[in-house]
Amino acid sequence: MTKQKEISSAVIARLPRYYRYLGDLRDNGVERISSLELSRMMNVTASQIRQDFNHFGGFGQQGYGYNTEYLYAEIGKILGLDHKHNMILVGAGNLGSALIKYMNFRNRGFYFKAAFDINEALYDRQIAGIDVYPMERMASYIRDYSIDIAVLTIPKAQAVKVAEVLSGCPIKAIWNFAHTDLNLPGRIKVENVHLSDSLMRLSYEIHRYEESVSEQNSAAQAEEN
Amino acid sequence: MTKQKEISSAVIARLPRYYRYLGDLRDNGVERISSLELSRMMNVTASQIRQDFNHFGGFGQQGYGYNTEYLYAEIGKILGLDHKHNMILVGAGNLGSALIKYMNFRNRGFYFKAAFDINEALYDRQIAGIDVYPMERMASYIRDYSIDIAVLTIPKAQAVKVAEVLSGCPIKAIWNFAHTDLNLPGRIKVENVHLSDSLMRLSYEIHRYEESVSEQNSAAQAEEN
DNA sequence: TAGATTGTTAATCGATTAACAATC
DNA sequence: TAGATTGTTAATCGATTAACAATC
Repeated sequence: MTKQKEISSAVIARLPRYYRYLGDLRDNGVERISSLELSRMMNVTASQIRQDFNHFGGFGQQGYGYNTEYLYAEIGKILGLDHKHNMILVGAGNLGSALIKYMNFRNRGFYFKAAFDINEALYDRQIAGIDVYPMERMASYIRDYSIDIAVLTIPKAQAVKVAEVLSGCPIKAIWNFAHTDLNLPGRIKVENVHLSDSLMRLSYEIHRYEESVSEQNSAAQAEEN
Repeated sequence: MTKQKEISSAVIARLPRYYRYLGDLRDNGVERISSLELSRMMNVTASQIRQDFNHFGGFGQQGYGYNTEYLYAEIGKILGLDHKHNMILVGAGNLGSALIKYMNFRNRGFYFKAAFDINEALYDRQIAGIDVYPMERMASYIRDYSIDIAVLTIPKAQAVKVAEVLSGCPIKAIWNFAHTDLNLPGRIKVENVHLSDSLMRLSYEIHRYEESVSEQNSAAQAEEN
């Protein structure tokens, strides 16, 4: 009974960043790296790095450190990057089109196979070689072409309806750019990219900073009196 | 000495979601809401909701709950949404253009004032009414038009150089879509949107799920023998 | 007043950091 | 072997949840 010991999402969230740094190191011909060196580069503790990696079984060697190439490959496997993924775009607007044209996903094995939209004007066009079909064909397309991931770049009103259709499809995950929460059966994983939430967090930081500055100023002023 | 008691980023990260739910409630004419009702809608604990709000001083009333309109406005203020923000786009490619065309930011008071790119072909065009200028003009533009936020949608190689230029500009924050970490003086806040990191996390979830399913299957098979 | 629900303190849980024995 | 650095356990820190007195 190899009960999966449920790795915390905080750990998973850090993996892509490790992967990026290790890829860069490898590209620069660095063969080995210690948790201490990596910790300095990444601005985290060496302890955290070792703890994180040990969730998946040790990848290092005492007295040596980690082999860059090997560790890079292993983290890639943990992230499922040794598999190819078929994706569809749902909503062929500006953001969706930009995602299709962004070739870095393809380089990592994530392939857009088709796009779907309610706008008829798009059906005779292609986006970077990808055909655009009517929404009605989505469900059957998913079945016929074994699609893993649906990328939702549609307004929130439509997103809820589309999510309902997708609940009944043999899809594995939804990458959700619509500004709403989707509720789907547990077998369908959802990752949200809420751009306006991100912008609001930045806005908070801007004003929090200003507050602390003006506080310092008034404190300094009080000092003077 | 009103020492700012440094609110944890976990709390801040949740604020935009509260804001969204409260906006929806308000739009639906709901006047009041209790932490318990809201907790059920949002799938979090009522305790967390009350703790979160109390970091900023209580917004509710015993025996009544929270006034939807008021709480919505207060969270907006905490997030700095009562201020207007001037933004520039750095990198007028597909993703950048899509962001300019996405009008929801404007509705929240975030205005794109100009775009900058190294591609000369873009200088005589506009993107949704926004002019595109040569990169060299960026620094002076920031000064002249009191820009708050630079939105970076450029390849990682360029991003590091641009970040260096921006370190010397009176900018308050960077919204970074480039797939690299930027290091900047503390006065400039950075919020990263690493799309490929997000996609990798989704990929992890897909395969983690499949593993646990195949484990169940082999467990069931073992049972049969 | 009685009922409801907050604001807040205390208890629990989980994640991060520190420390060090194991071992290459 | 001696030195380095991991893997891992224990200590600390912080965040979440539970509980309940305050109060509308």
